[in-house]
Amino acid sequence: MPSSSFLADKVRAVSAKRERRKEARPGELLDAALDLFVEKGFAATRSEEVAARAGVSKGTLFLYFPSKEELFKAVVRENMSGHFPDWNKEFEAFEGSTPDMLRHVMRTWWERIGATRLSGITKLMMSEGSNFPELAAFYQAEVVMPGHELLRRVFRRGVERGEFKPIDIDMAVYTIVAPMIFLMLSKHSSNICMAPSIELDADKYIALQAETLLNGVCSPTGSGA
Amino acid sequence: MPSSSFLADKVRAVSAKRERRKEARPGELLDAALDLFVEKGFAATRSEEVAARAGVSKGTLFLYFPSKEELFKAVVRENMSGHFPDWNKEFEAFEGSTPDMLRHVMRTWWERIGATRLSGITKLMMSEGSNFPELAAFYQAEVVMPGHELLRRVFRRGVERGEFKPIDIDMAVYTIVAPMIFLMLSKHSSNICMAPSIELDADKYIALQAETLLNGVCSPTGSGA
Amino acid sequence: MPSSSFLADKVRAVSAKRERRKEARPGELLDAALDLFVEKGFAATRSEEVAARAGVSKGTLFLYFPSKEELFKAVVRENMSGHFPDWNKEFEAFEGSTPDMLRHVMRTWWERIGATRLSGITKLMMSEGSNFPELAAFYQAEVVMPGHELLRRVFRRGVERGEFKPIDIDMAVYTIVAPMIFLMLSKHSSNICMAPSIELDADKYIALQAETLLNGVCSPTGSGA
Amino acid sequence: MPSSSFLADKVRAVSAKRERRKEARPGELLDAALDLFVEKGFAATRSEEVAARAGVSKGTLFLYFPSKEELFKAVVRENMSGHFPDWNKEFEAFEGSTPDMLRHVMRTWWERIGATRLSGITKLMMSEGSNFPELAAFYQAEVVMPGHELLRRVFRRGVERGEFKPIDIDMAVYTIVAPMIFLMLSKHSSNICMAPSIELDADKYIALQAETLLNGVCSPTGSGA
DNA sequence: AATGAATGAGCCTTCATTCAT
DNA sequence: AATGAATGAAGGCTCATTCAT
Repeated sequence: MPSSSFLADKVRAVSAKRERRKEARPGELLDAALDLFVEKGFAATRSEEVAARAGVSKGTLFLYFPSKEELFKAVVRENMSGHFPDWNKEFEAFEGSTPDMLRHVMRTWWERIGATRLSGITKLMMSEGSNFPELAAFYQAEVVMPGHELLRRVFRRGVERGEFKPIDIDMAVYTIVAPMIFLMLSKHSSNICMAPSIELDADKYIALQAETLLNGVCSPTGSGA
Repeated sequence: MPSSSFLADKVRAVSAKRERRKEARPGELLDAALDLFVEKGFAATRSEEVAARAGVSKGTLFLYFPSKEELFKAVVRENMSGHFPDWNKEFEAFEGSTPDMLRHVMRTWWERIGATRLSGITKLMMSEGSNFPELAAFYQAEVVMPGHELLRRVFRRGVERGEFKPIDIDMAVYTIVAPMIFLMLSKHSSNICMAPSIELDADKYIALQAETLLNGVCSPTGSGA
Repeated sequence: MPSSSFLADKVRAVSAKRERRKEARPGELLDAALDLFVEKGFAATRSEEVAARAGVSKGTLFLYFPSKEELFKAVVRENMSGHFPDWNKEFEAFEGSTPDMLRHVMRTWWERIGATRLSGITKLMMSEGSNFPELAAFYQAEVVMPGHELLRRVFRRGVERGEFKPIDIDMAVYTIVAPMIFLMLSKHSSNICMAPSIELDADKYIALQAETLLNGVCSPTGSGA
Repeated sequence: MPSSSFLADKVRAVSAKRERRKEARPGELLDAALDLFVEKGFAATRSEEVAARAGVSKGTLFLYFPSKEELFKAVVRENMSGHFPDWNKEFEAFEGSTPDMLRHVMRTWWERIGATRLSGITKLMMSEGSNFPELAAFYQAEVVMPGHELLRRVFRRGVERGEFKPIDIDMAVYTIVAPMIFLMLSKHSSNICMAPSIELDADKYIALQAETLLNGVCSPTGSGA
């Protein structure tokens, strides 16, 4: 899970120590909601259960979030889309080679999203997105597009610095996204796609995918691999 | 979509002209159900809507299938699990090299399942399986296990004929299953995992995965790749 | 079960031997219906099951009886109310003493109704009568009132012949009816009112009730007991 | 009707004025449910109607009782089985002769159950028990068995104190239960078992049954009658 | 006369959301 | 701010009855 909480940060500024409980409410609700959305999906998660897991009453949930859909959006903002400004800055400041940057991006993605509960959100959107068009549009706009844009910037940097060949950038983005998504889905559906006993080694898989990709995009004189 | 209908075949034998309506019912219902399950998922598909799409009333659906869960199972049987006997025979009769057989299996899988509405069933099970344990168990027993067994037989053949190295067969099976599942999911969630404009070229992707796999499993003297 | 079938009698008059099957329909349906009404009650008996037990289709049932209520009425007519003319004649012809007649009435009631499936109809009416007012009214008019009238005639005979004291006849009728009903209910509800192992000896109980009653109503010079 | 309410008692302890509504709910619902179960039977009572009679909406009923069956069980517990501890104590403290105790038990039974709406529950179980096996088992365990045990204790006391002959106690219990059940059923079906104008005098009937029974079980030197 | 496919009103139960306290 | 009682629309399933063949 990402280290800081947006909503909580705002509230915390106004708070004193003894009131920690009250101000923690939204954060506790978001945390409980994330757990349950990941565990059961959007439709099958009951508002009351979210409230109960956060230790508050049903009414309180609706005090902070006007609907289940808004609760979901807040979960996504808190844990994913809200972090893009930071992530963008972080990668703008990257100083190494672009192949190294690409490796770093993929590892970071796995650490912050793939390996955490958040991978369940990706799975959820792929499964239930079509039943909740507004959520799908929100997720597309606030997560998918910024994420792809971040990746595009990496490839553009590589091309501009002469490290990458003049590739089709959208296609290249997809070549990263596809195996990452695949890895995240595997985590949440091992009973359907593989023998229960087998667990994929994500780090190796990612490293392999990265090198395969770099092999294809690096210019002959580049510092890839 | 598979070419012949099990239920319909049985009923058809008894039919006359004026009864075309009656005997077509189960097939029409299964067809409507498949459409809706794929479009909306299991929980979000309403019985009445299935009936309406098949042109009958709510009650009629329950005349043929005693519950929504049984309807789903019938859809799976009709379109997937019911075909394993044929598919098994088909592959037992395969006469080419095992690498070619593997390529053939993957292409066939894509043609008969992945590229059709049926890929939606796989997606459905991955997203809703945990909310409907009985369905999950049914799907696991009637689709996942026979499918894996079919693949295992291919690998065993390769090993026995000296075309493949003495590999970990379960792991090898998974190496096929994983990208196929990913491809199927992508079809149903293209807006989530990639830019809306980009469509994955399934055939190329499958071919690539096949060659990558063969590269790893073929014995040095084998005819792979 | 009473020996002859009214409906069947009418139909039989027109019938030939080889058509026995067709003409037996109504009787078979009534027989199946009686079984099921007794076993499950009126509301819980499904039309289809009646038809199935009679070996015909659902539609055929409604061909003979326009509704479930009419089917029930037909069952009652066939097995109970329809026999009152005969029973009345039978008792008008009785030649012994009135105390003997009373004993005979009670024994006969038990043999023909109480000891047979028909006691279940009495239980059914007591349980479900209030939910089906039309059936209750029908039963009241066609069974209860004629039955009470038959008993009243016995008491009137006793009084007129000087065998009985000038008693309150309605009250006397009730003194017979109560234990008979009680006995019939016991048969169908042994799990509720008594230990499953204990079974009441109906004949002794009836004899006892008869003598107790006669003890109270016989005039001092009467030939009771 | 029993004098105090179990559920209500517990809730009342926590209550304030404005909450009178809330705490009264379970009691109101149980009361409405008892009315309707007695009036229409279990199957024919619609959840919504229970709610409406209690002045709440359909959903509210399920807030307090998770299903119609549980509602019924709660009605039985509140009004019948929940009182056995008190009743047992009450009779353990009885100090008179055992024949008097038996007369008292029967009168009390009539006052607290037979003469109240609760006799309708007995009727309901006799008619619908076989259609709802779980309810039947519950009633058997929580009402029938404790009730019979109470009666058995009375007879054992009589035998131990030398007031009764060494009788078959199970048989004796049945000799009490049977006429009580009959009386209760009569109340709810007077149009079936007797002329509408005649109403059975329960007290006299009970007294008569008691003396008849005592006549049979009292030891020659006993203080019966 | 017989069939059995088809209907649709009716009932239990769930759950997101509201609102008086 | 917090509660949790209350609501009511929605959905799965049943079954008496109809009707085309």
